Amino acid sequence: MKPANKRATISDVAKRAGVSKQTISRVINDSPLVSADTRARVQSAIEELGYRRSELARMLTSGRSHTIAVVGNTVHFYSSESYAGVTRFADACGYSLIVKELARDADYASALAVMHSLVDRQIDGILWAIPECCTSPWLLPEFVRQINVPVVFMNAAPRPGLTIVGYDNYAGAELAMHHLITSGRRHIAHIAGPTDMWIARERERAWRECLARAGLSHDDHQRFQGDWQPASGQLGMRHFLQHFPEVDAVFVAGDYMGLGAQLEAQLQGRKIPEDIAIIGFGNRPGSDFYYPPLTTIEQNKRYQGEAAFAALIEKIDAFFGEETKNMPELEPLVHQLLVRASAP
Amino acid sequence: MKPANKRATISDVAKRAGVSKQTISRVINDSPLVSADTRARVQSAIEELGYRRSELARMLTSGRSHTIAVVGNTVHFYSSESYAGVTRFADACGYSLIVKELARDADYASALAVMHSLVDRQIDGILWAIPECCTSPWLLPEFVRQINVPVVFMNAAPRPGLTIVGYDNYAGAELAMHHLITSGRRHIAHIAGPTDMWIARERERAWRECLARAGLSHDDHQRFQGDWQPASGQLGMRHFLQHFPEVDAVFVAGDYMGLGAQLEAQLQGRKIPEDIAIIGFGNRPGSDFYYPPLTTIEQNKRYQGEAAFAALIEKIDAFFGEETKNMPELEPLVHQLLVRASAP
DNA sequence: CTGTTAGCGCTTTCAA
DNA sequence: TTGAAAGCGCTAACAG
Repeated sequence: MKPANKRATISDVAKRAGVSKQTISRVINDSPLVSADTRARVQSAIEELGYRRSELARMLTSGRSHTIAVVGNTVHFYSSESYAGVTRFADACGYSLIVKELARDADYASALAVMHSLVDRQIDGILWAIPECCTSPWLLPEFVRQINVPVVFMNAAPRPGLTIVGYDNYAGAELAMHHLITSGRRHIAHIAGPTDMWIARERERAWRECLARAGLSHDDHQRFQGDWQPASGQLGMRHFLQHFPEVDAVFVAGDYMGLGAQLEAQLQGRKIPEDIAIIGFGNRPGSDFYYPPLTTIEQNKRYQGEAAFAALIEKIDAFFGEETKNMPELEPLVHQLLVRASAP
Repeated sequence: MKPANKRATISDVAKRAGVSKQTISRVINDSPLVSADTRARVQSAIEELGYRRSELARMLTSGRSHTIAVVGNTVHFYSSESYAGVTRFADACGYSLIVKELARDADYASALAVMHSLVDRQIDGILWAIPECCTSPWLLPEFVRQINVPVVFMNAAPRPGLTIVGYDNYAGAELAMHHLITSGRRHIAHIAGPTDMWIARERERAWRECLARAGLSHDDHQRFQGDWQPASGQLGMRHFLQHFPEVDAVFVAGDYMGLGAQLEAQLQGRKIPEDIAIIGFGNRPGSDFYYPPLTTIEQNKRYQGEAAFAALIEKIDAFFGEETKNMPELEPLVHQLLVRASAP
């Protein structure tokens, strides 16, 4: 059962204006091949009928939907800022977003189902925004081969043939480690993110390698396995205070875990940064108001979203042989250490 | 220019299986009016060709898109959890989501443009998820009259004729105030959210009325105008310590501002909760790891998203005369005070 | 400049 | 049980 008050169609307008459908089409597409007179008649017919073009029909005939799909995983809010960057750019150049959630540890079949459901709707491209996890079946060559629309992945290890946009986690973590080491810390622990995640492994690798290069210890008891949640940060700090009492600094793979680590340190009467310096990662909103304000690495998530979108549009334009207008300028990636009270 | 390798269509399958298009349609729609024999032949033709039904064409003919639009405003991440509730339910009953961002203070024309762009794509309904703001043109009767698809609004003052899903902010704030008053606090300040927002006004109203009922003061210098950001919470606390020195408790309209308020109190050497008790609102993720952990009101945003989605589907089902299956059970709304260290 | 004729890929009649 | 024809609302290709 369809709703009663149907929308006016191009035919209704044509009838009313006494011209052919095609002329209507020309008018609503700003074709120059219409006389001013006719155009005016059509325009008023359009207004009288409250006519609006069906984008759906247009997509069907044109083969373009000006819609991209964002496949994400918001459980831990990883992508909210990055997502804001995507929407900003998408709005600017007239693209709509259809979003799909997929578990980070989704299996091949689920990923395939999501991909297909998207392509079935004629989306122009896919922004696969789930950071690489060890399983990440969507990064497998046999999977990618089945995606016959432009696609850009976010935050994964480089792979030949794939377009991947992401942050250089190793370089960011180096900034953090360099700061701790040059400010004289000698017993630097690490609370790591889940090791199945590429971004977490990169940060940990930088921790380990920086310590090695500086001739400092990086034993197992200096490392704690976290899961991005503050509770795990708290456990990590508790672990270090007990098993690595000489600890004088902690590099935490994520600000949110840093929140928990700081809480535990305070509860145990340690002074930050006098007794223990703490550096987080990501400049999570609010980290500048933690107690004490958390020194961290600005990760520029918004830029990531914008850059990924821009890269996708470039592929789409190439794919369809058109050119998207109004793409905003990409602001430069700011890659920096934000020094705050927790590690001056 | 269209891409080269076109997808197989229903006609291709028909040709290959040696039957009519209609029969293919019957098979892919699980019609019982197909012989087992034919069905098998069609099935294998489908597989051989890797055929997938075009959802776009289906939407056009059926008049349904099984897609709803979510109009939101993620700038301050208000809705991320609530949004997770929407996606969960949408996935479960086979709905896709197309999201649009709109400034909280968008004018009538912009709101109309967004609404139209959505309806032009044949979305089945709209979830207008921007909390009411004084301008909120989309809540105006003349606006609503133009939306000829099912629509549900979130977090707005009740209005006859509109379906609105939201949290009872007044009741929640009462819980907070009751806790402070019964635990003996007598000089209770308030850091308010933006007064153009309905949810902020409700919380403030509860603060004022609870104080009045308890015979306590609620003068202007006991109130500070915040903007949800922690910086404003910090300013608020600074203001009270200077202009309302007898303050022994602060009810903060949002946890995020509470973070800033706590920081300032610590910096000025005040003990929380001994000197000043603090209660936030919303149980923002991480508030249980603030220093000290923040007593707050659980607002159940996830439930809000789920309930709003369920309400919308109900309207859509009525509108189209169908019935959606697989809707998950709505878990009950948990409406509670979470007592933590900042206000035991 | 304008109209006619075909589709886009599917569903919905109505016959057979 | 199957098929033919018409149409969803629009655009593209070709005539005039």
